[in-house]
Amino acid sequence: MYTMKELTTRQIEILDFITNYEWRHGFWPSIRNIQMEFDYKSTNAVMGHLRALERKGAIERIPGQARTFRINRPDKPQASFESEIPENASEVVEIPVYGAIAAGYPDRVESSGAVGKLQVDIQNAGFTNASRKQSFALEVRGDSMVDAQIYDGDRVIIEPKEARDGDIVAALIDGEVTLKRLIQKAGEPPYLKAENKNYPDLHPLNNLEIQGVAKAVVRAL
Amino acid sequence: MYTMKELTTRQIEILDFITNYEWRHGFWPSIRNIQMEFDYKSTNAVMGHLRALERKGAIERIPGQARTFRINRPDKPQASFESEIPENASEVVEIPVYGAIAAGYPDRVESSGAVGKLQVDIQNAGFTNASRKQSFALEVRGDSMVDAQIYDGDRVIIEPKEARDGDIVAALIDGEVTLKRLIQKAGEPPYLKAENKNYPDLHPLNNLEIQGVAKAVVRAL
DNA sequence: TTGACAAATGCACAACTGTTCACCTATTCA
DNA sequence: TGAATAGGTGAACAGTTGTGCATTTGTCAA
Repeated sequence: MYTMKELTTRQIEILDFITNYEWRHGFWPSIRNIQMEFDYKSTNAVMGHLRALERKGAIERIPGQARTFRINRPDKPQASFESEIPENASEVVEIPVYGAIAAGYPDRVESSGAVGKLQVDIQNAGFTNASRKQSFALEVRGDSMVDAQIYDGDRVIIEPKEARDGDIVAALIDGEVTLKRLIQKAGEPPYLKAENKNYPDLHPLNNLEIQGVAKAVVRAL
Repeated sequence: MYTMKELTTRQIEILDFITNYEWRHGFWPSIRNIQMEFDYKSTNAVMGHLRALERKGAIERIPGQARTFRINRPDKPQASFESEIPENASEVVEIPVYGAIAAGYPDRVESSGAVGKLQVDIQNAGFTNASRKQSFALEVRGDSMVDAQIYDGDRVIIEPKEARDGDIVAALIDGEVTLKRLIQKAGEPPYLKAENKNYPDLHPLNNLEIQGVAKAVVRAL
């Protein structure tokens, strides 16, 4: 997996946590943040792993300075601290892929952890610069959105934002997650519509919580 | 621009510096980093501005903790420290997006330079580790691949590699580029097949050069 | 004039945070 | 058996970093 030097399972766990922490919080963890995650009794357990990761080239840090990580991905041209990022670099979004979402009948999101990661640049997926870090992807299950060209196994990128009439949304309807088109006419209660005539409209019994608007679809061939 | 409360010029400068610093370094500046940039004699000059920015809702921070910023962009609903985001991550590829490819009748690739960038991780697009770096994306024009769920305006990610029978390929047929399914039976000359019955098969007159195999489709909604 | 506020100085302090030293337990490998 | 390495404990230390208090200057509006 890692073409640099081999990392141990523990080291990969640490590396994943750091990456993940940055994604969730927007800044890097302190050594004690990592310590707490792994229930270490000593900060030195973390230090050892960080030193190993640095020695193997997986990460870089600025000695003595707080929360200053840099992750070196295996096959990416390395961004070391000497060569800073050039001007022309276009901004890219990184999106975690969570489990499946039902495009058939409502279902629970199947996996709690992210399955993978997806990166799409802003121009190409029409992102609002703002919400990039909160965006996420879900794997589609079922065929209720086929008329909108969204198929079983596709991954939809969800941007958490206010939904408008006609948007395709990831919604929590009566406690279950589903991907449908939102119909929200003035003066009427909103409901969810499948893009497949074999599926009925979903009218929420109790509450309808929109988790986000689908901005893009990615499908592996 | 800023729909929150009005920021003073100085506050905007500070905010810009913070954003820019994060973009260049990958982590947030410390108060003293900011102090140096603006040649302040006291860290408290920075503190004042940060407090103002926080009061006006432009930024968020975690009290007492180092380099923990969060920028609140105007159009973004909110990303407060309470609502965190779930788990995990993996490996990623970066792909340039070139111009359009005809999925209708053959056409030339319309643009020479890269239009944008696209990043997809390996698990999600099934890449071969080796050829990742040469991969590229093309914008689809036409409707000849609709039966393979590839539509006008979609972007296909092409991996340059040996194509096999049944692969969807970007091909140079008699000097023009097109996206089609490759049919390559033993003992017969290969040809290209559209995934739309209104389009005829394409039998190369002179030569058929496969540029790569389509591995994924990305479509903005 | 007075009050409110942006902007900045100067300094001290405490908390956060990275780092080091000494020491321990396994496991692997020659 | 001994050396090397991954993994971990425990305590202490020092540099980084955020923060509070006191004070000054200038602008703008009531």
